[in-house]
Amino acid sequence: MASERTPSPATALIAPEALQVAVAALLAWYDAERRDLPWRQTRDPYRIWLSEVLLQQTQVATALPYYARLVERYPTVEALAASDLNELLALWQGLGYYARARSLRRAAQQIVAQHGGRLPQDYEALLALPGIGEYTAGAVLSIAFGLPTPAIDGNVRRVLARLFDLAKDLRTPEMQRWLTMASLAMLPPERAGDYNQAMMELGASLCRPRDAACGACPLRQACLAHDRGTASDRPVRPPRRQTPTHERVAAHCLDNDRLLIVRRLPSGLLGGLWELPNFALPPNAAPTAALQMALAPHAPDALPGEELTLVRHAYTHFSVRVHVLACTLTGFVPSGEWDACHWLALDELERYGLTGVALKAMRQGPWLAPRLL
DNA sequence: AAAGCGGGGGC
DNA sequence: GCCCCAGCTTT
Repeated sequence: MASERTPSPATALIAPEALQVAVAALLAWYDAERRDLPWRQTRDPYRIWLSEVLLQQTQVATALPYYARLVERYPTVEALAASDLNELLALWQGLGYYARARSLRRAAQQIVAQHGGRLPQDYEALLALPGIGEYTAGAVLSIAFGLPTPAIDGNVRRVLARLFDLAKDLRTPEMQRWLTMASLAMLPPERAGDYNQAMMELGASLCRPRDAACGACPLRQACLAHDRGTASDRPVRPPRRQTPTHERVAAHCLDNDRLLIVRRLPSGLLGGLWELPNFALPPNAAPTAALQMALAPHAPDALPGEELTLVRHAYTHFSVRVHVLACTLTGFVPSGEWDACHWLALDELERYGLTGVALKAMRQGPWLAPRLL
């Protein structure tokens, strides 16, 4: 039975026998070269799930320290389900895509409530959980449970685009289905988890976006792009737009060595994270006047002073330049894009998840900068 | 089907 | 500066 393969458009491009030989070479390569990663030293589906969420849009080296801290603090699904969101966001600080943390926590709560604290061993049930899409469901099922389910991430898309010399935009649903069919045709049922991880590891180490190391690739003999010399043109990318830069102004308010921070609404950009009160700076407006006017609804007595520092920060689709002004005020009423405020003491710093801009403003400003030396 | 969502790292 | 990364959700 293992020799039977699901009929696939992929086998029209590469013969099934050649594909099987290539997969065998891939697995042999993986057995010899696989990295020793912490989530490869466990069979705990919870930890494998946690690692997969951390690795969404995140490189392995970046995820490693976060994985260690999260496993330490939340060793079980139950512990994560009972976690405090502010504390979780603080542990997540700097990783980005903070909706992952909120979804992870909600999913843990659903797993406790609906699945007895165990991850469901079922594709549809996994997909129904917050933060789990096709990739993560396939990764958990194959790696943790050994089920023959594809797991197609950016690495796998690139490897397949080259192996089959695909010239179309892979992000369309049509091509996503094509890649799923191709993966099913290649996937060895007895080593599903290893196959998926091998494809990802190949994309991360040899079949890189640039400078692919085709000479060492276990798939070289079957690879159509290598044969045709098109590997560096695969996968094709749609053109990108240029990103705008926004000017903003922020209030650096101290009271008895405590710094005023405000919390963003729970959803949307940087949801649930803490930051300095900050506002758009209209073109040609004076930062001092603009800040005082914008602060008025929250703090009528606010009095902005000198500019302490300028923070530059780049997001994916835009950049900001934030003028950070010293400011005095007696109180702050959160509303609009904020739902809470707090006077932060130095020894509380690690308990609050802060935005990258807030962190830079603190490090560059007079409150924190002198104590970092 | 397309857009929103972060920050780090390589070059 | 641009590109990419073990993607998911919302509209």
